[in-house]
Amino acid sequence: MARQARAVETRAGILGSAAAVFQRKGYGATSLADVSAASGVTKGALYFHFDSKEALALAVIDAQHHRSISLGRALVEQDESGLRAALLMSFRLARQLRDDTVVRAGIRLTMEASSFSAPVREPYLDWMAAFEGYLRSAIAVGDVREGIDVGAVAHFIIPAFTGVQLVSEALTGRADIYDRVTELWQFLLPALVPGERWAQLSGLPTRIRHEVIGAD
Amino acid sequence: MARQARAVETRAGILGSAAAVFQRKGYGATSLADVSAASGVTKGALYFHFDSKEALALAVIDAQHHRSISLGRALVEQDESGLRAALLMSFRLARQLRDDTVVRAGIRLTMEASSFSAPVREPYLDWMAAFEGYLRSAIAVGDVREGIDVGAVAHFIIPAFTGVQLVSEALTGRADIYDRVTELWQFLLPALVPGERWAQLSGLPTRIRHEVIGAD
Amino acid sequence: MARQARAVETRAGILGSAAAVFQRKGYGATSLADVSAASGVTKGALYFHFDSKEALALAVIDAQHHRSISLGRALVEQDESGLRAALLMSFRLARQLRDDTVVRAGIRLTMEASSFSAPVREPYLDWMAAFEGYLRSAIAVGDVREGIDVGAVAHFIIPAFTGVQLVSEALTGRADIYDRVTELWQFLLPALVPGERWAQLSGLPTRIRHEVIGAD
Amino acid sequence: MARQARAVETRAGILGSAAAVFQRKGYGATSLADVSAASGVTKGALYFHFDSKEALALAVIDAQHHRSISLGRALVEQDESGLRAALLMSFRLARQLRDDTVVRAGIRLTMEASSFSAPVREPYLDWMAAFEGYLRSAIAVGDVREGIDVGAVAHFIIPAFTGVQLVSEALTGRADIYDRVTELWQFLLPALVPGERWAQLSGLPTRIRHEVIGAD
DNA sequence: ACACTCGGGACACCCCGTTACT
DNA sequence: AGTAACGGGGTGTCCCGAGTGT
Repeated sequence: MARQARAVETRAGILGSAAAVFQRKGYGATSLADVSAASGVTKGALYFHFDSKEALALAVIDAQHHRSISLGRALVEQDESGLRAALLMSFRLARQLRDDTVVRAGIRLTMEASSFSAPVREPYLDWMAAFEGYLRSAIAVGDVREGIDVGAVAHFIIPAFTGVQLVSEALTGRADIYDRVTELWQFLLPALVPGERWAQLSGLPTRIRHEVIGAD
Repeated sequence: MARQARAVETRAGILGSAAAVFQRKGYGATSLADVSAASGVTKGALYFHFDSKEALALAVIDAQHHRSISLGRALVEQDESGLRAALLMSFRLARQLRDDTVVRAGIRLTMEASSFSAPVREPYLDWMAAFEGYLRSAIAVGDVREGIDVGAVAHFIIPAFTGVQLVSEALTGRADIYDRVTELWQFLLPALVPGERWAQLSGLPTRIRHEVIGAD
Repeated sequence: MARQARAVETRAGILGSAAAVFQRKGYGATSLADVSAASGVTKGALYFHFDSKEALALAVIDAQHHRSISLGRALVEQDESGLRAALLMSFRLARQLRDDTVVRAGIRLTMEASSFSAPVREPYLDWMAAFEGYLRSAIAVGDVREGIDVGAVAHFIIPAFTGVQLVSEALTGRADIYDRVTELWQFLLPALVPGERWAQLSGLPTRIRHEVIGAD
Repeated sequence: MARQARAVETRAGILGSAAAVFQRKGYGATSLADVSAASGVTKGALYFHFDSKEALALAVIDAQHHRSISLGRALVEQDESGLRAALLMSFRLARQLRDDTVVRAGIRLTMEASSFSAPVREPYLDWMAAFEGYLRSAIAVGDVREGIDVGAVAHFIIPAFTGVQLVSEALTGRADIYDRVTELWQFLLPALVPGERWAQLSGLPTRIRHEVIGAD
C-alpha cells in the first residue's frame, strides 16, 4: 500500500515528538495534549496510530531499543574483536544517550515502565546476551581470561552501565558520561584481562573512547 | 503536649501507608484518595499534615534516606575497618531494598523524582562521600591500593550499585539482589586490593554477605 | 450531623436537575456537563455526591420509585377498599407521570436502564406485589371474583399499565394518559368483577378518575 | 449492475451485525467501532452505506418493522378470521421477539429512539390500524361483540402487548413471553367476546399458542 | 465511481489535587 | 480533623470528512 507513505511519516513524527516530551517530563507528567501540540497532529490522528498513551510509550521504548541494538549489529558486520566490540558498544551507546532524543526518552521510559505497565525486561536481557557474545569471542582471542563466568560478567556490566548512565543523568545531565564510562571499564578490566595482556589493554578504554567520540 | 504525640503518630501512619502505595504504583499512578484509603485518614487530615502530594513524596524520600544513611552511622560507631564497612553497607542496604517498604518506595520515588520535582541529587552525593571515607580508611590499613583515585572509585560504586539494584528489581523483583551485589564486589575488588592481599580478601564479599544476611 | 444540611440540600438539587435533563434527553444524550449546568453545581460537587453518571441515574430511579411507592402507603393508611385502592393508585401514578419531573425521568431511565446497567427489576416486582395485595382484599369484600389467579392478574396489570404509559408518551407526550388508563380498566374489569357487581362497578374507573384528577 | 449486488449484500451484512450489537448493548453503548468489528467492514465503508450512527439505527428499526408487519400480510392472504388473526399475530410476533435478532434490536431501538431522534410513532399506529381491521372482521362474524369501540380496543391492545413484552424482557429475558401473551388474551377476551360465544372462545388463546409455538 | 485509509476535532466521563467552612 | 465543594484537565474514543488508490 503506497498510501501509507503519509501515514508512516505521520507516525514517525508523532513518535519523535512524543519522545521529546517524554524525555523532558517523564511518562506521568506527559499528557497526550502535550504530544499532540508538539507533533502538530490532532488527537484523532494520534489515536489512529497508537491505541493509548501506554502504547505510545512502549513504541518509543521499542524504537529506542531497535536504534540502540542496531549499533551492535553494525559491529558484528565489521567483524570487530570481542573486547573492542564491547567497548565500542558502550561508547556508542553513551553517545546516543547524550545526543539522541529517542534513545534518551526510551531509556527513561524503560525505567519508569513499572509505573504504567509490566516492567520491561527484554532490553536488559538482549544487552546481556549481546555482551556474553562479545566476551566469549574475547576469550577466544585471549583478551579475556579463560574460566571467567561470562554470564555473571554480562549480568554485571549491563546494570553497572545502566546505573552509571542514570546517575550521570541525575548529576550532570549526562555531561560527564564519557568519563564515567571510561572509568567503568578501568575498574572492571582488571577482573577480566589476563595478567600478561594488562600492559597492552589497560589503556584500551581511553583509546576507544577517543576513537568513537573524540576529545569531547 | 499529648496532642502532638498523636499527631506524630498519625503523620507516621500516613507516611507508611503512602510509602506502600507509592512503592506499588509509582508517583503518577498514586492518587491521594488511594493514600487516604490506605491510611484510614481523611483527605482533610492528610492535607493538614502534608502540604501537597509532592511534599508527601518528598517526605517519603527523606524518610528512606534517613533510614538508609543511619545504617552508615552505626558502622562508624562500631569502628569497622574501611573495606568491611563498605561491604557491610552494601549488603545491609540490599536487605533494606528487599524488605523495607519505606526504603523501596523512597528509592522508586528518587528515580521518578524528575517527573514531579527537580532531580534528587543529595542521596547520590551523600553516598559517594560516605564511600570515599570508607575507601580512605581502607587505604590507611592497606586493604586498598595506594594511589587509587578514591573519588573516581566512589563515583563508580554508587552508580554501579544503583544499577544493580534497579535491574534486579526489573528482572526478579530484587529476589536475586544478594547474588548481584556479591558479584559486584567480585568484579570490582581486583581493581582495588593490592596483589599481596588478594588471597585473603578475594573471599570477603561472600563472607560478609553471610555475616549480614545468612544463607538467604 | 447538622452540617449535612447543606449537603442534603445540594444533593437534592442535583437530583432534581438531573431528573429534568434525563427526562428531556435520555440517559445517553445527557452529559454531566448538562447536569452540572442545570443544577448550578460544579462537576466536582457532582462527583462528591454521586460516584458516576450511572450512580446518578440509579439515584433518580430510586427517588422516583420511592415517590411513587409512597402513593401506595398513603392508600393503605386511608384504609381504602382493594379495588378502589388499585384504581386510585393507577390514576395517581398517571398524574405523577404527567406532572412530576422526577417520576417521568425515573420511568424513562428504568426503561433505558439496560443500556447502562443491569435491567431494573425491583420496581416491577414491587408493583406486582402491591397489586396482589389490593386484589386479595378486593376479593375479600366481593369486588373481585373468587378463584381468580391474583398473581397472574397483577403480572398482567403492571406490564399493561407500563405499556399504556409508554405508548401514551410516544404518541401524545402523555396528554391522553387519563383516557388510556380509564380504558385499561374498562377492558380489564369484566374479567375481574363478579357478574352481580357489574352494574355498580362498571362505572368505577370514570368515577375514580374524576375523583383523583377532575375533568382534566 | 452487478456492482450493486455486492453493495446490497454488504449493506445487509452491516445491518445484521449492527442489529446484533445494538440488541446486546443498546444504542448509547454501541460504538461504530463495535459494529465495524462485528461486521468485518471498515468504518469508512460503514459510512459509505449509512450516513450516521443514527441512520444505521433507524435502518434497523425499519428492517424490524418490515419483518414484523409482513407477518400480518401473510395472515391476510391466508384469509384467517379476525379474532384468530389477531391472536396469531400476537404469538408470531412474540416468537420473533424471542428469536429474531433484528426484531429484538429493532424493538429495543424503538424504545430508546427518543434518546437519539424523534420518538418513533409509525409502528404503533400501524399496529393499531392492523388490529382495528382484525377486530372489525371479528365483529362481522360474531366473534366480538357489536357496539364495541374498536379504536379504543386496538389502542389498548398494542400498548398492553408492548408492556407485556417489555416487562417480560426485563424480568426473564423474554423466556416467559408466551405465558404472558396467553394471559393477556385471557384477561382481555371477556370484554370482547359475546356471552354466547364465551364457551367456545375462552380456550382460544391456548389453542393458538400451541398452534403457533408448540409446547415450548 | 466505489471503497477505505488516514486524519480531525470535539467532548464525555472520570477524578484529581486543593481550598473553604465547620 | 473533617465534610463539602471546586474547577480543571486527563485519557479515551466517537462520529465523521478529506484525500487517495483501485
